[in-house]
Amino acid sequence: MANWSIGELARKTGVHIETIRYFEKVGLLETSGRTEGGHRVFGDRHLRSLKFIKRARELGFSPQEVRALLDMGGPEDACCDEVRDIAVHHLEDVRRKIKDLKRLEELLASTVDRCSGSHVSDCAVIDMLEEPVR
Amino acid sequence: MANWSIGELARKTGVHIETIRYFEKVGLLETSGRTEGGHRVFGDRHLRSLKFIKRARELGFSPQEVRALLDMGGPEDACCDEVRDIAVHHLEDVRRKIKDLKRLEELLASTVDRCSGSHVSDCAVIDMLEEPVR
DNA sequence: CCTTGATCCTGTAGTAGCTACAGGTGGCAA
DNA sequence: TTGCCACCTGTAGCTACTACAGGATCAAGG
Repeated sequence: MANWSIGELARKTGVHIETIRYFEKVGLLETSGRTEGGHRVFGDRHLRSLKFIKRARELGFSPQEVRALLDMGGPEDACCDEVRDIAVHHLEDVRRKIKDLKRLEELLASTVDRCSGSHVSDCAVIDMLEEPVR
Repeated sequence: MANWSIGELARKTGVHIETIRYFEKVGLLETSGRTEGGHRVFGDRHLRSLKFIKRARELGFSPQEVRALLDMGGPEDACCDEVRDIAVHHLEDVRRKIKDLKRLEELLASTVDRCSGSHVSDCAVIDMLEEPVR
């Protein structure tokens, strides 16, 4: 009935206990209730938020972006322009990274192709690394 | 005539002074000579190594990979299978990253498309973030 | 009721890969 | 020789966690 210890929450979400406490400390996860003895007690809200945070982090949203998403209501609230903006911004970021990595892939692939792999005095890989940037 | 202070080396390579000292400390860059007063004096080898390290890091080689490349002779020595192996491994890594990012790009792009950007009760972006992972 | 062992608590320190100080010297030109 | 910049070491900061140490709490079995 939605009354979990930190360990149970960790098992449910796959997020380390220490990380849950960390999220709480830095304000990503709202503070939980406590037992008489001081143990944390979590409910549905926390489970939902934590899953949300985890998923967003896995999808590459930065902690700042996650915080922004949560601050504007998180999974509890309706969609708004800002949510979309963050996603769009993140998408642009992802596309930039893909572009960079593709350039790098080409460079690496062609270099490796040119490299014989034997002990010769000029090595394509080393050459590539010695070239000035761009 | 190849006798540079740390500041000159920093300007030549675009690597921060602190970072040069850090590279030296962790063994990426070999230790330099010193003046009477204890100031570092760098030569051509250092300049070359440092440029190599910088370039390799920019191309996404991990510090461990850079160290391995340097350990097997760095820019001074001939090419060998191991150099190629490291490059190939790195290439595979880059390709994996590209693949992951492309999947993410699709997900984000289609989600953003479906998101109206207005205050409605179900938001595609939020929905995406609430979905269980795979 | 009491013990036992798993779980939890706080606080601190560690991780990578740097970056940024603080407080103190060296180098060099006027 | 004075002035000032560059340099030195050592330590602390950064992000986003992770991992302890030393102690308290919880729940189940006897």
